[in-house]
Amino acid sequence: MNTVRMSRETLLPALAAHVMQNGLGSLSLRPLARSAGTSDRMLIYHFGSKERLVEALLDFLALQFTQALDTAFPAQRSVSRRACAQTVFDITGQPGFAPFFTVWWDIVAGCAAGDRAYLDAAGRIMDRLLDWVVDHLPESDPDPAEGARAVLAVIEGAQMLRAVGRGSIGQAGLSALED
Amino acid sequence: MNTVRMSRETLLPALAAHVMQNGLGSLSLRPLARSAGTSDRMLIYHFGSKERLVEALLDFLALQFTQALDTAFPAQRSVSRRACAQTVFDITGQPGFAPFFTVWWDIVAGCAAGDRAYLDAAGRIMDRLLDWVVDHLPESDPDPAEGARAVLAVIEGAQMLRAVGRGSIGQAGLSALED
DNA sequence: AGCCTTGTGTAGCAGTCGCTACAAGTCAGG
DNA sequence: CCTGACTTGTAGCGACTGCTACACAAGGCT
Repeated sequence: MNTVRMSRETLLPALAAHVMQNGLGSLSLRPLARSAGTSDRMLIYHFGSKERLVEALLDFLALQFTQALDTAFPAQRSVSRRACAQTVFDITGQPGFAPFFTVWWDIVAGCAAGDRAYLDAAGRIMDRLLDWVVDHLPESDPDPAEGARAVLAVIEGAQMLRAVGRGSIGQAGLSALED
Repeated sequence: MNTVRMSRETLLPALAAHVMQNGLGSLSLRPLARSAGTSDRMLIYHFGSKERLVEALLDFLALQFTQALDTAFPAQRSVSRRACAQTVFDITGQPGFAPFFTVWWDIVAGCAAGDRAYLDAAGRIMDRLLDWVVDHLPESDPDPAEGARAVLAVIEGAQMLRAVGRGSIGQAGLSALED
């Protein structure tokens, strides 16, 4: 039985996987550690405190999300703002994305509760997403920066509505965008 | 010292006030009871369990929100879909609404985590909000039902973006709607 | 009067929380 | 081989969690 040396870096993927399955809101060290093959004792050792562990986790998740975005989404530009939003809405509606949204809405809740680390991470994710939308708007778009903000707002609203079981409203809401 | 007889009904306003200040995610009985002038013992006595207490609380909050909506918002119809969304966005951005959103994003997070009671409450709130938007669209609107879904999606997206510190994106996103 | 339902205080249970003290193991460099 | 830094296991602390057992008081009922 040879024990594998662990560090923040080797630990983070397993920790992130656990959080994607169980959410951030009810995160506690002992189950988290168990699912990563270590102990709460070692998590504190490596990260210093739960707070700093969550910080590192948010960084990691933000990176992982942007990567998932680039790999899961078609590279070419959409034919319209509405088509762009529809593509994002459809793909993020696939079951594989559910774990990410579990975490995402926990992050938003943390933001609303005033947590600074959550605010930073969420803001970074939204900025990155905004950039992604800009790059996927049709080249003919008259104002890509403005268009991307419109698309992003509609997408996020639709996703929230889907999260609360009103996906049909969200889907219909995409029609707010020019086709 | 005459003790006031308490019931679910007399308790709920105080409980709701506490939750609006402290959120639902980290709710625990003892502080909740203290701020309502009673004991955890009595909360369990009146509601049976924490789970059923939260259910009652969600009902109460949903009702309270729809009432706040009707009183805080101008009664007349807007001049356009965009104007309607802008009105809701502006008014819900006032500080007095912050406590409600603290709770709201906790509810959404609970929905994403699969909680049935949260899903029911959130769905009811969204349906009610949708009705409200229908009633506040201009009479000239060609398709109020469709228009309301579009308006609602944009509003919610904008509110989420505001929650994560990107209100400017949300504000710009309102332009997705026809003026 | 006796009883029974309803409400309430006190105390505590078993479990979890983040975190820490202490001891011991591994391993590289001298 | 010795030493000192890094890593890890065991055990536990004090605080908190939802919830409950028990006693008791007040008030309406027969």
